[in-house]
Amino acid sequence: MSGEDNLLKLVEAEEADDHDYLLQEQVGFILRKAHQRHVSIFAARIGDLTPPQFAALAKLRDVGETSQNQLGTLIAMDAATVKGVIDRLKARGLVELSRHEVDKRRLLVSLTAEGREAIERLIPLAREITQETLAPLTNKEIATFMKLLAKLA
Amino acid sequence: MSGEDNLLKLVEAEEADDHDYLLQEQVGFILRKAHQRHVSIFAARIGDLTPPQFAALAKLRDVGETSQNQLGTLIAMDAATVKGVIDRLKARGLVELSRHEVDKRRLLVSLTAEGREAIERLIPLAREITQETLAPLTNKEIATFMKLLAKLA
DNA sequence: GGAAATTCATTCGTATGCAAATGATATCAA
DNA sequence: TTGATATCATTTGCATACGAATGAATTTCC
Repeated sequence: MSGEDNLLKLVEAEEADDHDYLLQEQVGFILRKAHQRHVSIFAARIGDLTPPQFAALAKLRDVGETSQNQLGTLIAMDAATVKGVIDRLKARGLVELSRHEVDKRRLLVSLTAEGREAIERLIPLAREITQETLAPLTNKEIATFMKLLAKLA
Repeated sequence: MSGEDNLLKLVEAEEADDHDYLLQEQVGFILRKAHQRHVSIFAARIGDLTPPQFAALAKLRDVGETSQNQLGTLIAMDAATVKGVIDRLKARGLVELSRHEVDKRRLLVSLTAEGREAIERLIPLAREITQETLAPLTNKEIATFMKLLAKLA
């Protein structure tokens, strides 16, 4: 086979590759759609709170009072994003803020009584949201999927 | 077993359940993180285009000229979102818009020469993005994961 | 044919999500 | 101790993402 043949094959192969690129088969595109579906299920069951807002309340319930930044780390939100989420929860009376006595940079966030009531009331709904999101899979598939998804995240 | 025992068990079970709710094990939370990681990988490799913008170009390459709404359906974006994406691609000269001759409601979107060049140039990078996103998994795990993820999306 | 329903696109409002710049405070190190 | 660094929070700017309302054009159906 001549060098020209090799070049030709290489070019053809690359063209075939590019022609084969299908958006709807790419993991990023499907991840985005799966996430969209979950958010939609969440909104249908918990209309008055977004998933990030719920995450903030649920994590505060776990860990108690923390700094805004630390909370952001725990729920995978950068500082700018977590600020907006906490601002809105505060405006609704679900969390309260105070300054750290020693380290005056830190803004401590904690649940109000109303916030605690809300998260306790919502957790059973959140369980149903998880179930509905996973409903297209069998129990065995769920176990496999969660294991692999955790590896990716 | 008495009715009171049943009630007691039920109550205890529910309390245990609520205590057991762990945000970091919920599929929605992990989906969000996996999606974040993918977007981050994408941004590192393709800095001057977002995943939704790339999706619009890639789909236009597949289907040729389409209406803005139809394109939105194909790439899973509602009308309001797709408008913003197309506006920005148009501002950069990657797509061009025209009115449908018969149905004057429709706004036809198509790639410019520059847009076609861009998407052809980026597809190899997109392949690498997919690979890097899936890198934590073995080939066999990838096959399993993609099958299950598709079921969820 | 014409009223009702549908479709396509736009706009507005709200909520993430992140990069980059800034200011205040704390910590580290020479 | 003080100068360099690092951390915490805020702000700005840009880009999805979606519900709801609106207007224009088309289709349906009586």
